[in-house]
Amino acid sequence: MTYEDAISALADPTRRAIIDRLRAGPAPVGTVADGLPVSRPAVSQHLRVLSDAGLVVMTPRGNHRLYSLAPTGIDSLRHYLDSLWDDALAAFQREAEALAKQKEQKK
Amino acid sequence: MTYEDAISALADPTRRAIIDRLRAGPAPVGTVADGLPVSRPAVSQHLRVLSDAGLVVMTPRGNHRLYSLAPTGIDSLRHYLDSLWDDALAAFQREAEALAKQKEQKK
DNA sequence: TATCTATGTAAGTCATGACTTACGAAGATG
DNA sequence: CATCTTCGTAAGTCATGACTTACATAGATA
Repeated sequence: MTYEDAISALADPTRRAIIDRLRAGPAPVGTVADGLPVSRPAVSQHLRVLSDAGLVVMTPRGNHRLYSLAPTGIDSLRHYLDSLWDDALAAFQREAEALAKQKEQKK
Repeated sequence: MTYEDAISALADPTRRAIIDRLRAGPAPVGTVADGLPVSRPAVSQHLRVLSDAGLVVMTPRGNHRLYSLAPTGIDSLRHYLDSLWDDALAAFQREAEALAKQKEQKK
């Protein structure tokens, strides 16, 4: 359930396709698999990974199981990226200033 | 240079370690490799991937090459996650409302 | 120019993980 | 109770990619 789990979970294209399907709303495994070029067990395994990463939650509905997006895992990733973003921006600004000072000296 | 490139680039632990090193400031390949348990060519290859993903930029400095964080690739990932976050939150709220209505009927 | 430093690339090895089919379990339905 | 639906898990296959060593190149330096 760390942000690292979320990243490696989202790194797979098939899993991103599953996430995309769930953006429209909750769906059972079979329905998700119907819209994808992989087998149903494959989707099942992917949903397991997504669930472990906190990106998806499952709620039993009688015979089947509804999967829906979960904010938790996504949030941890957002925090990591925001922090990284700050540092990258700072590095970029420092470099820009250094470049400006370099030009200044050439005057 | 898409957000998908950025995700799969950040999915690797070694590459995240390289990124972490660069958060402290720009560094040449050798310096980065010294702080890691992998060989210098491995770091070189990773930096190539990070560069292709727009997460890192290289600036030649005489004999060596300085690598530093780049905001571009990070930003694309942030946009994707923000959008995903919105949908996840909406799904979560719908589910909460449905649950509340369910409880209401049980009264 | 000869050499040392700093780096990228080539080629090959090996582990991880994404996929398949086969099977078993749990709830709905006749 | 028997069967159908919906799903998860086990076992095995195969491709991707992370790593290594060996080699080639470009700039600094004596």
